[in-house]
Amino acid sequence: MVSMKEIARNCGVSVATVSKALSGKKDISKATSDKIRKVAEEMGYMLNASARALKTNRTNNIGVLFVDNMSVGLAHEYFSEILESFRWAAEENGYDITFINNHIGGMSSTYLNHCKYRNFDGVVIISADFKDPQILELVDSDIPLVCIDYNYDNCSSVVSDNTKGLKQLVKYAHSMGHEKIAFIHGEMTDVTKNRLNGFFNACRELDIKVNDDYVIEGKYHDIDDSYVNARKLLALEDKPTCIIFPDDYSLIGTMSRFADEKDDSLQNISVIGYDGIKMARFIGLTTYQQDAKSLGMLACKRLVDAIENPSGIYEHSIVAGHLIEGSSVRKI
Amino acid sequence: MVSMKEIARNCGVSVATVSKALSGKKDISKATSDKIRKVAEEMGYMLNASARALKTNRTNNIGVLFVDNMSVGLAHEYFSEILESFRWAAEENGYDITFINNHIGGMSSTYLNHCKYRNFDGVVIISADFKDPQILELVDSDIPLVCIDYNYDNCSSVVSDNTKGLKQLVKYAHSMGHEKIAFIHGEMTDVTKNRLNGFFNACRELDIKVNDDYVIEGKYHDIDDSYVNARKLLALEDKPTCIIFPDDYSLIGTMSRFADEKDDSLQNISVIGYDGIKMARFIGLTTYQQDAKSLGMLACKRLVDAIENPSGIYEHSIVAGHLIEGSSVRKI
DNA sequence: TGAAATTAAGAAAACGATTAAGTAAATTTG
DNA sequence: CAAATTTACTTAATCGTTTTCTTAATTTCA
Repeated sequence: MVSMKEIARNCGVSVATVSKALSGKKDISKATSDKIRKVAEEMGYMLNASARALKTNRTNNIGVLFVDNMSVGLAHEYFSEILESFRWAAEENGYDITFINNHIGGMSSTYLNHCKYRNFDGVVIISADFKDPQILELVDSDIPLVCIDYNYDNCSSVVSDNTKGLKQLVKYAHSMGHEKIAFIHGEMTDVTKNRLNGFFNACRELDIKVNDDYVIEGKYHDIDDSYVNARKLLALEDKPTCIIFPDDYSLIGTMSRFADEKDDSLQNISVIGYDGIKMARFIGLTTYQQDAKSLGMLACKRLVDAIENPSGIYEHSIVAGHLIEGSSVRKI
Repeated sequence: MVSMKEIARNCGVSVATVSKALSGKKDISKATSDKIRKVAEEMGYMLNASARALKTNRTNNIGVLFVDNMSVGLAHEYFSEILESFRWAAEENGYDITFINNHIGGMSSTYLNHCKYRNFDGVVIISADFKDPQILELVDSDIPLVCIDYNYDNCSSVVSDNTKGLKQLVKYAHSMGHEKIAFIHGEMTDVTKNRLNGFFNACRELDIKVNDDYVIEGKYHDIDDSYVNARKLLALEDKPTCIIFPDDYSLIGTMSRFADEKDDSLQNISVIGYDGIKMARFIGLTTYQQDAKSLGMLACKRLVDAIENPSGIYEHSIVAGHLIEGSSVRKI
């Protein structure tokens, strides 16, 4: 690899001069600078990130903690869209992104150690188990950090407006004449709590009395689970006329399972998903589309800000989505 | 950040001794080594990757070039699954992965320069435009490299068995009584050429005479395009009885478009997808599932091998998938 | 017992960059 | 025209490791 030393030799100047010329410092004459740049180009020179990082203590690298509790990983449309837009924004801002894991050199370690090892300028946490002690340790460290869809007190966060989402869905269902609205919600996370808030708020506002049996704790992105819960709801004496599922994926999976069984009982009532994945549009599902793109971009903005202008101020941003009206909710 | 220097001071030994102790060299007494490890642990010490990389010229970091011509990026199920399994395998082998782009510090650059800058130990190319000059430049460099779904002479590759895929699909359609089989294939890439080979081979073997109008060049992952081409086929005087689409995604999109138009002409013939995405299973599509997981893992294996035991030998591996029999092909 | 071999540690250079401080020459200023 | 300032460099230290040589102490064995 050609280094500044060789360029310096080649140009008859010192390494310091080369460094300054290439990084555009002003105390170098135009002529020398041009010469150095030309020679560097000719020799195929490229800055060495490790050396620079060692000296400046800045890596221009952001660590991405992307853990999938449901082992779907990048195949999860919502999260992969967030990641994609984050990656794009990071690139624009001059940062690369590297996945964080808890292995170092093939040996088991911790997320925090991995971050120290790579010396990330900042970290973004997407789709993780926010109760994981290793994650708490990371959040408690002094690395600039942004969380997506989870609020901690000591870092910025960007979350999707789940309260509004459920509120709008319930209001929409109500506008279509539904009063018996069931909600299969996911595991009791922050996200879920907000959705429940939205659900109950909307019901209160609309004077819908909520049947206890209609609110069931299920799981996100788990077809088996959603299927079982849908069955439970359909077995009730006083069946709901509309069911809100944890997400589009589990809803579509459940629908297909019913179809396999040639059972049209689910088809005969109204269903609503969540996320707004592409397939939901294809099959005309009514759902709430989260603005994954904005979430990723805003998260990056916050993180870069925290890195470059540390202020100790944490911002918690809420990003609204929008309802997609399909044909899965009928007028009654 | 606590460094070896501080540990050395704390233990009353030299930095060299600390380095040797922590990296498990044998010329350190058990007692000293234990002491050093204990103190390092207590002080929250973690190795600095940049410093080590600078000295050893190894980063334990793999660059991933993941470009999406169709701007779906990580949301493309097939590629994101490959990436996910690659990432997992890399982690197991002690490598991190960082996305390659052609920006450095926010300024436009080239893929190769980015790799030099980050000094990746190796590079994997997934889902890229393999004719892109910047990619050719990268492939021609002396960085250990593996390509997925594309063969170059000067690097190893791991490709999905597209020939077999199409062969099996045609044979299956034939076994269901179809003779008029159309094939909307994607852009003329290596992948497509292999699929065409498989298609024509199977037709020859089965004595199916291929109607020229039945083989149409379309685009991957492009619903508009597939829709238009499906329309073309259905408008033929001598319509095909079965259409093989470029991929599941574009097929499902096309189906939904027909459904929107309340047009059942596509439903009345047989259709086949490609990829084996989850949604295809849900809706009972007949398709060919590529073994994305194996592709990713094998690619990682090849790359790690090329990095750690450079032999100058390039391997081209072909990974078979399997047919998923849904209900979208009828017996006639 | 004493020379050779082994063990355990340290000293120092190096990797490739950045940057504060210094210096000599050129230029400006009053 | 001498003093002050500016320009254009260079020197040298440093970031945190790794690694090659040394050296001193200890062990081995003839």
